[in-house]
Amino acid sequence: MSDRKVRVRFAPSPTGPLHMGGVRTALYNYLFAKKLGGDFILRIEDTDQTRFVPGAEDYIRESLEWCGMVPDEGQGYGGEFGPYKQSERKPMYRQYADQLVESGHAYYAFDTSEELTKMRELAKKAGTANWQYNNVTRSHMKNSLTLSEEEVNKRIADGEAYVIRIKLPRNEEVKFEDIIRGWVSVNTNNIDDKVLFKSDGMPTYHLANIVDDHLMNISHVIRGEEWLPSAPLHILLYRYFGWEESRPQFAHLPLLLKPDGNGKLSKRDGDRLGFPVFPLQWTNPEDGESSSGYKQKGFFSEAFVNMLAFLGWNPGTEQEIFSMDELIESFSLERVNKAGAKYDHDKTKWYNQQYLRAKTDAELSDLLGKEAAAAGYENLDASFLARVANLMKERAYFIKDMLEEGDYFFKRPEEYDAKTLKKKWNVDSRLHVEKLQTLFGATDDFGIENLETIFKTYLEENELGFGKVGPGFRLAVTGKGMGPSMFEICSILGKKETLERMQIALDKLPV
RNA sequence: GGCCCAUUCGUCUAUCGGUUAGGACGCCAGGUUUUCAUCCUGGAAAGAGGAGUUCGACUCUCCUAUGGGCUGCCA
Repeated sequence: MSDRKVRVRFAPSPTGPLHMGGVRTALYNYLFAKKLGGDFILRIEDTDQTRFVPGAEDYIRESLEWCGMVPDEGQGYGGEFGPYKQSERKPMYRQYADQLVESGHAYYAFDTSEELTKMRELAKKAGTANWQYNNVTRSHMKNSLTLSEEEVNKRIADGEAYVIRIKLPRNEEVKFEDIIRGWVSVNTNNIDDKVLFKSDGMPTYHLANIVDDHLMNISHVIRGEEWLPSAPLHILLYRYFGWEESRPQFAHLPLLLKPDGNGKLSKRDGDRLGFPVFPLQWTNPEDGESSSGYKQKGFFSEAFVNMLAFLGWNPGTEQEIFSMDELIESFSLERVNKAGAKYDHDKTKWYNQQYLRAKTDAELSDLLGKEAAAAGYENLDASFLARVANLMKERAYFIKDMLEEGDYFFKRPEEYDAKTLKKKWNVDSRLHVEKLQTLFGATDDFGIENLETIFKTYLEENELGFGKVGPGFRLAVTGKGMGPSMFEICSILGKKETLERMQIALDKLPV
């Protein structure tokens, strides 16, 4: 067991866009595999044909790739254990269900969904909270345990619909050791006879999962906590198939919770609180409704991944910024927390800010250029972009902040900040702008230091405070009441542009 | 209702029997800054409750409370 090759799988079902909780599950699988030199496999679990959503499968791959988690094998990536999509593996499952029937661990059941629903409703009315198809009730139902062999064969021959259910033993403790949670124990009396094989010829999750994990030689199953209650059932299946020797180890991850209140993070919470719950933007093919994604919101995938990694795991040191390689190096399932973690969007933004600052001016220049081009400002000079980025990066969380807060680098002011205009623009400030226009016009050195010297000399000679001249000057050139150093701004804009803007302001802003 | 899992500052978390219970986000205050942001300094802020075990429990055990998950021919 210990020297077995590590092979983990991420097995989402393509019922919609992968949400961030799913991405985190994938991430922990990926980190674990890479840390141990193992394989990370993508398997598509589409056994429920009624919930298929077009585009979801591609979305899953695109999301994983955006995050830098490229599967070693799996659906869309090839590999020796294919196919990696359960609907394409359909012919393989029946024999395993039959094997269980033959060994007495499963049976045919002819009760229809409608009958079962009715049964549950009746039980509810009678005051029983929950009716289950289990080792007690099955003796009153229509199945191969209650019907004669003849009857069963006849029904099957007549084409009557049936399912195959697992036959759970009575009053048996099923125990297993979860890597994250330790020993977990459940009595079989509390589990129902789950359907393994559906009447539509497809296996349920429970069967397909165990069969595929076995056939694909999966060494560790790392999945969400919502699977913990059915883990004992899975343990039993491995036992009944005689696969206990090669049974994968389980690790059940804590859930991602909504920021306020309690409960699992859902799409609605994102809409309500204003943050994405999906890595990439997604448009529902049914109604055309679209949901925002971290990528489109301007998050760096490294920041997104770093944040997700820390939601439920930490390295035990005080370092918080980790590249994917560093995460791989430090990761261990033993340090994954047991309790659910609430998502904190402020922290996510903080991570993005950290990654933004860590980028070089050249990288920033490139990124800003693309963002600017998308906004209609094309073919900008790289050194100009680099200077803007360098100046704006300390006050930005996203690349687009530079573009929005520093819009004056890309276009002349179209309007002037009303508050500053009202409070700071008067006969005096107008005069100062005129004077500065003359003084700046007289120099050809538009370096930051020279501009500052000229400005300060003007202040000194006229015994003026910065506050008397600065705001009006800023307003004239940028249209704003706040921002970074005016000398740097003017230096970047250049002499001609700066002077023209001052003139425009003087023309447009009478007192 | 039943079963399972969980419980340290508002949030993410460190602590693996002995600590002034540490860090980060956010928040507050002060400083730097012409302004805003950044940055720097400081501050408020936590072991759900109750029993044990122990010389000593946040840490181990049990009970209670609270929260979550599951309870489908969904995954």
